[in-house]
Order: sequence, then structure tokens, then C-alpha cells
Amino acid sequence: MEKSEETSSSSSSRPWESYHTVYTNAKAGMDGVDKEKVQRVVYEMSKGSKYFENEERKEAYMKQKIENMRAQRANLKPADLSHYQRIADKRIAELEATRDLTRTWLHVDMDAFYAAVETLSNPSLKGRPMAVGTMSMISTANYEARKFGVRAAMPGFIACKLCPELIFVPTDFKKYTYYSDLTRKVFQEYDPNFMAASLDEAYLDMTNVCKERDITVAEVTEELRQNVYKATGLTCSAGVAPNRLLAKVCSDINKPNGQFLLPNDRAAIMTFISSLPIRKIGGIGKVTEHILKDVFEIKTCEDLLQKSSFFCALFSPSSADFFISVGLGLGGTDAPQVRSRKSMSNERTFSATKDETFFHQKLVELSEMLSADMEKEGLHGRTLTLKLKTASFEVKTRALTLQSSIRSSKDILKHASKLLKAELPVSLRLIGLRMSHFNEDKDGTLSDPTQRTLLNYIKPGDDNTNLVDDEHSDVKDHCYTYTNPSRDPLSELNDNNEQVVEDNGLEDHECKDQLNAVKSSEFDPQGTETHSLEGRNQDQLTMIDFSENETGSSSSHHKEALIWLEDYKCSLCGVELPPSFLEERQEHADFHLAEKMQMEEESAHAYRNLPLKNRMRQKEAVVGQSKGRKRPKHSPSNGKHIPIDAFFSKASHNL
DNA sequence: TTCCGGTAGGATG
DNA sequence: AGCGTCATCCTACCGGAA
Repeated sequence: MEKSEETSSSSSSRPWESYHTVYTNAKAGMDGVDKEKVQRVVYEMSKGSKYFENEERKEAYMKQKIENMRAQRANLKPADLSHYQRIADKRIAELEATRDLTRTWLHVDMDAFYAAVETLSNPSLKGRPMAVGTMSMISTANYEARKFGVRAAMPGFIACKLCPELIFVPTDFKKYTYYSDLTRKVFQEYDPNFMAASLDEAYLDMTNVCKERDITVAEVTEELRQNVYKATGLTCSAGVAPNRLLAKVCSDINKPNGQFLLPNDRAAIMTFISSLPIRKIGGIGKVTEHILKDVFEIKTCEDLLQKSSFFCALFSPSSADFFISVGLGLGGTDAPQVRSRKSMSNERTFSATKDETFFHQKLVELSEMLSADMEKEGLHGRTLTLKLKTASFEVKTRALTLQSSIRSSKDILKHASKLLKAELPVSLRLIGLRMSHFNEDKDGTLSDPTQRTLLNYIKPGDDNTNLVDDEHSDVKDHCYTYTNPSRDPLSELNDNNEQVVEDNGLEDHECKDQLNAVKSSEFDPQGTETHSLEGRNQDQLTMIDFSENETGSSSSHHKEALIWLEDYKCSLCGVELPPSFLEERQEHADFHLAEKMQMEEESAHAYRNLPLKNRMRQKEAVVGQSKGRKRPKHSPSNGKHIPIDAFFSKASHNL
């Protein structure tokens, strides 16, 4: 494929041009890079791989999205446009009214942080191209390596091709945390409430220091950077602006080891914004950039303002607000506030396999890690999400929301196993677990005993009491108080909750549904599992919950009732099994379950094996229908979202 | 009907 | 040969409750 000299611009002779990676967009230290060469190498190294195929799928999906939006744009009549222009103008005025030029924000960004720290502890690396990371993924590259096009988020083996002398250093988070803490001590002297955005980035409100010390921001910023250097031996770059969104953009301008100031002056801001490429804005990534460019010919932030009517017509209100705000150069100026954690997760990548024993082992590890992490922060969670990445890089998530919070690795594993089991057989390259819906959510279901699900009815004893107990076991207070791990008030509850099926005194219940859930027992690749129906003979009706979803709320999951008619005849197929044939009955229920799962699997396969185009159409069709029905105004099908909060709200203040 | 909670997928840094 | 980890937010969609 040595066709680089070719002058033809047709994409067929230069296939790499259509492979859109993120490695070629402007980044500090990448100015002199031969972008075409980088793109070609990346393409050559990726071509034909599963990863590449998945990227192509994603790309096709994005193109489809763009086409859709184009069609929607074309559908807008002049009358529509003037209508939306009025709405947009109103919104522009409202947002403009919120402009606050009284604050001075500073964004500090450490230069090639991990790489710089590594060089500090091993000075022989100085001046040599180096990357922190592994052959499969690079976290940071130093500036020498960046000259070759090597950069963060690039797989190491590709970086090697771009820069054969590249030195790899493994990541060492302890070290980075140590140095990060040193920088934060410096930040604290200038703004005790500074917001740490990551180990190497922070936002500081400099308004007060400047006033108190009667000193210009430029001077304080120089001083701060000096102090960071003195404390750590590391350089950083800084941006100063009246809001965080702009400050972040500014810190990138004179990187490395530089600073840039944008005055608190509306005219200056508008000038600055006018030529600023949208991609420089935090929150606008590859996909959004593409959509804005290809559908609306928007390249700069100024263009955003010109096209505001389209946002009001075709995007959600929050997305429209975000775009318009960016066009006005607005961003977060408010004081930081503590935000509680929303979720906690861990995931592991491995070489793709179908080995279910291996999956189980991974789940055990992940459950234990997650449980330990939750314990460290005194959290209990109600929603468990299993994340899978198939051998073909397709990402799937499967979630389950429980009645009461859990934390123990045993509980996590139990539910995670159920979720995974429903996906088997499958070839995976990643498994992850996420816990969310923490007990600090004041309005969680725990405090709402009126909200009942199936499980309430089949709980042993008085489930009402149980729920009250749940509440009293200081579940609600966990958010702010540390729970002594040795005294775990929830563990018992959890046990109750999960043994729903066993020794369930149905006769005590006047519940209308005399039923038992066939709770699939713990995931067991060996198939040695024991069955929960054993030892009971009062089953009158068995819910085969194929979704294994405790709340049973998902519409796509069907439940089919297996009833032993006259207590001996299967309602689904008519086979006869007397009540005493417990094991046989269990096997029979399992048979129906497996049958159903297989059918679902097959239909899923049929869907997956459709040509991509058709799948898109199906997806579009579905979205299109509901759009007409439910959301006539906003949200184009597959509407883009923009995390508006990214710059208007605080990052957690984790010092 | 509308609102809300739950699930799934995606974008971003 | 081979493309990570973690957290957050957003949208779509569905179904049940108010």
C-alpha cells in the first residue's frame, strides 16, 4: 500500500482519508505533524480488525444520523424557520441576560502530566520520545513523542509504528496522585474552593485573590505557575477568562508552559469566539462536530449563533441552550458546590473468549472490587448494571434495580450472574459492573413503601414490616455518614430479600398472586447449580421471568406463566408431572426457560445479521414513529445530546 | 393525559 | 497480534401511577 505519492484525491485510492480517527485533530504539540502519514499508518494498522469493523459500523450510523438531520432540516418551511428564529432570539436574549463578567476563572492544566512525572523520577527519559501506557493503550505521550503523531488514547502498537524509538513507561497512579496533591496544595492557596477536574486539571476562582492582593490576574497566574513548578518541578499551562468554559479553551492556547488571558469584556469575548472552531469547546466531540459541520455548515462558535433557529427547531431545549450559550461565549461562573457520587464502576478487558468459567471468575473479581470500593465510601446501591463488550466491540448494558440496596460482593455477584446468564452464550472481550442509585438518593423507593412490585407480594412474612425495617436500618442516612463495615444493617435485609423464593409462606399471604418466581440460581458455568424450587410443593404457578428483571418493568421482556393445572399438568405444553416430582418439575420449568431464551437469542441474531443499512432503517422507523407520537417538537430522531452540564455545573471537588 | 422510574445506548473527557 | 478505565450526562422508549 505504498501509494502515498499518488496525486489522486479519490477516496478509493486513499482509503485512510475516510477512516476518521480522533488522532489527527489539533492538539498541543502536534503542529508539525504529518497528519496524512499518521492517518495512513493508523488506517493500515487498524484495517481489517474487529475494532476497525466496529468503527466502520459506528461511522455508518453517524452518517445515517446526519442524513436524517439533513432531511429534517430540508423539511423546515420558511414559516417554521421564522417561527423558530423568534424563539431562538428570545432565548438568546434570556441567556445574554445571565452573563456574568464579575468573576475571573482560571483553568490550570498540567503539561503532559503523567509523562512529565515519569520524567521527573527518571531523568534519562528527558528529551526522548516516551509514552505512558501499554502496547494496547497510551495514556499520555511527551512532547517529543507527539512530534511523531503519538498521543493519548492511541494504542501503543500503532504508536510504535509511528515512532519506533518510542519508550513505554507503565502507568503508576500512586505517583500521579502524589504530585497531583502537591499541585492542589498550591491551588488551595489561591482558591480554597477550587474545583479539581481530574488529577491534572483544576478550575480556580481568582476573583478574590486578585482583589485582596490588588494584583493583576496575569501576575497571580504567573506566580501560581511558578509555585506549582517550585512545588513539583512540573510545568503547567493556564487560561484565564470570565467563565470556566472559556478558561478551559484559553489554557490550551499557549500550551505547554504558557498562559492566555481573555479579559472580562463582552466585545473581547465575542471576537475571541468568532473564529474559534467548535471542536475546541469541551462537550463538543467528534460526532457533534460532524453533525454541526455536515448538516448546518457550522465551523466556528460564531456560526452557532447564526444558526440558532435550527437548534430550537431540531434539538432538545437543553442542547439548543448549550449551543446558543457557546455562541455567546457563556459558561459556568457560579461557585462550586459539592456533588455526590452518582455511580461507581469497574470493568476489565481481556482477550475475547466464550469461556463461561472465565466470565464467572471475572464477575467474582469485579464484584469483590466493587464491593470493596463501595465499602470505602460507605455506599449501598440499588441498581446494578452489567456491561459487556462483545468480541466484535459491540457494547451492551443490562441493568437491574432491586428493592433494597446492596453492597456485599456476594449480593453483587448473585445479581450480576443472573444478568450475564441471560446473555449466554456470547463471546466477550470486556465485562464491567456499575452500581448506582445510591442510598443517598433521598427520594429512593426505599422511602416509598407504597410502591410495590412483584417481590413485595412474595416476600416472606409481613413485607410491609420489612419495608419499614429497610427504612429504619439507616439506609437513608448512608449518604452522609460512614457506616461501620463491621455492622452492616443491610446484610440481613438483603438476605431476606433474596431468599424470597425459599420457605415462602404463601398461605400467610392473602396476595392474589400465588406465585413463585423461578429465580435463576447463581450463575454456574459447570451447571451444578441447585434449584430454588426444591423442597417446596405448593407451587401453583410459576412465573418464568425471562428477563430476570426483578421489577419486571421492561416491556420487551415477556413473562410466561407456567401453571401446574390441577397441580399436575403443565399449562404450556400439557406434560403431566405430579407434585411430588419436584426435580422433574424444576427441569421442566428450566426447559421452557431455555426454550424461550433460545428463541430470543435467535431473533436477536436475526436482527444482528441484518445488513447494517436495514438495521438503521428499523431503528429510524421506530424512532420516527414515536417522534410523531410523543415529541412533535424537539428531539429529532437519534437526536444529539450535548452535556450542557459539563460546563455549567461543578465537577466533584475531590481534594 | 402527564409524570416518573427503569432500561438501553451513546457522547464526552 | 493488538484499541482502556471511569464517571457523567443525555435521549429514546416503555409502562404504571397519579
